[in-house]
Amino acid sequence: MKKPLIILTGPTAVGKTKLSIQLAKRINGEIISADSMQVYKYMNIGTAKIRLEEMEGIKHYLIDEFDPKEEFNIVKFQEYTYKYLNEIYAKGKIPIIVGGTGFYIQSVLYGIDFEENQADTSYREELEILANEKGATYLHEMLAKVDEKSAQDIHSNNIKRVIRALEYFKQTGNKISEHNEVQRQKESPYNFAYFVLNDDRKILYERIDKRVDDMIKEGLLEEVRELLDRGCTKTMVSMQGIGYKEIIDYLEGVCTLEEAIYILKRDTRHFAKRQLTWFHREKEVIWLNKNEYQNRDILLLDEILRILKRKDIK
RNA sequence: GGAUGGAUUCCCGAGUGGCCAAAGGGGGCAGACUGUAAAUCUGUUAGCGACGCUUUCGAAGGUUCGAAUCCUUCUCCAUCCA
Repeated sequence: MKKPLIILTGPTAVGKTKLSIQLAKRINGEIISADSMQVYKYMNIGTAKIRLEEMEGIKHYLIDEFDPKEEFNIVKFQEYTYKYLNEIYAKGKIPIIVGGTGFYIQSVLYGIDFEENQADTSYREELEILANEKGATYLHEMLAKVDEKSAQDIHSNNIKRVIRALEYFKQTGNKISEHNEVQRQKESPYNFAYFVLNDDRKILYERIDKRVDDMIKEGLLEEVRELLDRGCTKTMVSMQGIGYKEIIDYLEGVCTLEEAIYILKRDTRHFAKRQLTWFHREKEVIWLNKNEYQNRDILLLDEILRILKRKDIK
């Protein structure tokens, strides 16, 4: 018997958080955040993190669980999420994964195997240096020698992915292209409902612009300063989050505040588009367009509950 | 009133007789993604009945086989002189 799992996602600023609380209350659920930045402590304003009082007593996992100086990644996400899912099932509750990091969601939903070979990242660093010295094409050619399929699929400019493919080969002796092919065939072990909340592009972009303005008013600059004071540096994964890297640039005098805000808004819009592209190609997704529900959460919620019932999730 | 510089495709900006529907960047749109994913990377961007045709480089005329590029007048903008 497959276990029930609800996913509520969508592009940034679309209104996931608010809806998720209402849903959790209705079905006696608990929420696991699938957000690569809200996992970090002290990063509140820039990640638009839910506040304690907004949770209305609903238990949340993977929010404020890591220090910004630590590196969080998909493997950790998967590991923690499996643990929390079991806890939630043990209580007889229904888990709701809420957040905009599509890759994270996929990794749990389909149980993607990352073949934990973590230990040393020395080869990766070696390759990074090589890329710097000899250029992207050189690395890409290296890849072509061991895994032609991957070399074809991965653009030579995409150094990060070329490196990962090389690293994978080095660590496992197998081709990542073959591994990916196998992962792609996987069926989800869950009885799931994958909701993607969306809105008209124009409205979404307006919301994003406004939210950035609000972040600035709420003290984003101060938040970033404090993170820097804590010893965070811009090479850390956490500080590469949108809203952090731009403000750091301003604080370091790379650009004016006005420019930083412009870039921040633009990057957030680009990000939202990338999220949408991801969800478009994800299988078995249920799109919920806000404008089809007169922008009313009650109507959206009714629809969600109807679908859950049909899928025998609730 | 005079002098000079400028007006380029959604924006910025290159182009100074043919190879220009016009470099480059930005934005927009679309896409990829399987250990950094709020990351990283790619494509596309005048219109159309589309291996060709039509309209574009402030406006109107002109020179030329041929103009965004040269000439004339006009409009607007900037700086300087009055």
